[in-house]
Amino acid sequence: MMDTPNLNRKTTSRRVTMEDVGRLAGVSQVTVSRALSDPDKVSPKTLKKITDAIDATGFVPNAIAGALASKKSKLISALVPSITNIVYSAAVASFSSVMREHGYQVLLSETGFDPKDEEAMILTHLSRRPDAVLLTGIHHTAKARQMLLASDIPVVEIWDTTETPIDICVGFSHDRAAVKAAEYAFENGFTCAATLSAGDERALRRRAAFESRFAELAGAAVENAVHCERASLANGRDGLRALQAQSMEKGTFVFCSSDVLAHGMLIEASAQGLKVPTDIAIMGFGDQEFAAHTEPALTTVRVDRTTLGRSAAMALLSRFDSAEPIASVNDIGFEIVARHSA
Amino acid sequence: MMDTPNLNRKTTSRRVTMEDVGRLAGVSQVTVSRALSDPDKVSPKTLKKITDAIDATGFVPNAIAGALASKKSKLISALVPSITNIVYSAAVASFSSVMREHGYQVLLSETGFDPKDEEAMILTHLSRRPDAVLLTGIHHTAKARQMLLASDIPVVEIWDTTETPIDICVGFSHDRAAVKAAEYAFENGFTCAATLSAGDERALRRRAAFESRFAELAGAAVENAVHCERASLANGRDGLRALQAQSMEKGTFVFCSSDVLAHGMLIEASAQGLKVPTDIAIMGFGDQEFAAHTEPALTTVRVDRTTLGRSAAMALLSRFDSAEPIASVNDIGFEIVARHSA
DNA sequence: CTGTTAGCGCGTTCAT
DNA sequence: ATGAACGCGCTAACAG
Repeated sequence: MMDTPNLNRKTTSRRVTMEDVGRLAGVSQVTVSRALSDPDKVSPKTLKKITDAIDATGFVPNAIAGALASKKSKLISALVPSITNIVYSAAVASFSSVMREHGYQVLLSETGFDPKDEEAMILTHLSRRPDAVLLTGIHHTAKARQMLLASDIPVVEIWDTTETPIDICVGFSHDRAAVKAAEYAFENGFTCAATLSAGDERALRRRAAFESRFAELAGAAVENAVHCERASLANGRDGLRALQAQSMEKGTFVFCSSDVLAHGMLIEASAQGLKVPTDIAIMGFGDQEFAAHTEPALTTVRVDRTTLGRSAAMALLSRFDSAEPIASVNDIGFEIVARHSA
Repeated sequence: MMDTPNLNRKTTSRRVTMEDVGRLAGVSQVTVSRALSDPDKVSPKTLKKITDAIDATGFVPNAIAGALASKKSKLISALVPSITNIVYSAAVASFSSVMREHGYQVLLSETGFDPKDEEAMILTHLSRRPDAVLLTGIHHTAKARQMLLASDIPVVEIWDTTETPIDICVGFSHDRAAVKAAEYAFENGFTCAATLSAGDERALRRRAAFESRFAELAGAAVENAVHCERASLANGRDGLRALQAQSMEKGTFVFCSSDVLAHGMLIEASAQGLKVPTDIAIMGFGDQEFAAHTEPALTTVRVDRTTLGRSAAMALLSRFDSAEPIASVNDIGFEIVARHSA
């Protein structure tokens, strides 16, 4: 029934400007600008006239013009591999929340897991003249680093640590986390281990660190390893079957690169009538909400995504109001959560 | 070891402009602008000189200045209740992906579930002069609607349908979905039903529609209903206990407002040794990935989030290049997925 | 094919 | 406490 809900479209009326507001209030454009940015610098009487004029006209400040004039966009660009992955979205959510409280908006984009795509997006983002950039991980193309450096704005790299960040990094050591996992396995009597990993760089790095540390402790290489494109329950189930096809020993400890993969494997194990953790032990990574509720409850590595996002925001904010050096590498740590699956 | 990775900070060097590029290439600033926006209008020779100059200087276009001059920001603002909820982030991801292919970037913000907060954010977003706005749901404050209308840009409301959208809407009927769920329950022989619902407006609307239709069919009101703040496994588990505290009959059909709540209830039922669906039948909403993998597999209502996002993007795009009326209400439908939990 | 001239709507400086 | 003038870096006409 299309009752033309958009009547007032098509009118050629220019958007209202500070000039218009000022005219109505009987003051100049600058005074309107002041009234908005620094009300104390305007007399109470004119302030009132101005706010009235704003209400009357429905004035909405033009942040684009403001940004061009002030060279401050109040925009932070954030690049994450995937926004549907709770692991990244939770960190971005807390980051955004803190930044917003300080008057910044976050322009978020998905990069996928390819540094080349990330590079292209960095260029697009930089053209919006963000006041800072947040990146995921510490691996970027040379050109990306160069553009970022040349842009001369703060950059935070999250989810990892390095001694040589572009500017600031906040995250944790994936190596150490995986090493701890290997030690956990060995200390709990496992003599045989396997890995199931997603294809992204950090997951692969954890896998490698786990395998190398476990081999060191057990005195034998980790023979069984499978990796898949992305973390999903289906890939977790398939992962177990793929491992079994490699003739994995009974009682093997499987280190998965994420809770979702581990959960999928748990489901497949249950479907096969396998006992966890005796027939097979399964460890996840991330400690997502469901991890405590699987059957059996999932042993995993906890990473505090909220803290991660908040720390990144705070690092940026402190950099904004002091050119002084702040901590450029921030380690938020991790924690092994021993439950019943491994 | 801090090898000062940020050497070229602090230099007072102005960012390079089209003017600079032009000077180096021996042409005027406009020609540089043309070379970038419409290479065909520039001779091959000067084009080459310009691209060389761009490489040499590391020029990054200033989209802010471009937007101010052209009155096109190539920015779409998107407001969703929560970005960590896969239900919203998946829709936004596909929306963003399509928009990006067409040269638009998406400025995403979380509104929570309060229309008042949404209103404030709409104002902030409009100040960036987006070329369009995407909103979640069809309930907004009067002032929000008015600002949107006055802004004179396309608006898409997603996740619901209405005969009177602000501009365009794409979603499905929550009423009809819940009615179908009630009919499914009744047709499968259930004579007693209950609901567990999160607190958001659409969830409550589904709950109401389910209860009213089921009561109509069964000839008796739905006695047991619980609702909670947000969807989480813990709230799903608590929800079952709360329902039991209301002395719910054995063999009751519970309609949950989301798969996550349903999953939590499934877990609690299992922990209590209840048989599903005989002791208690549980139905979810959303058909998230895990729904097919719970024990027993979750009966639910499927909503195609990817299609939702893509349709919203396409509706906008078609509106951009034709002021002509397009379909302003788009229904993407839903589907009852009968599995084993109900 | 290329350049000139005008803004876009603000913030910034400097007066008053 | 307020205003005038200028410029941010670019696109949009219009010339030539």
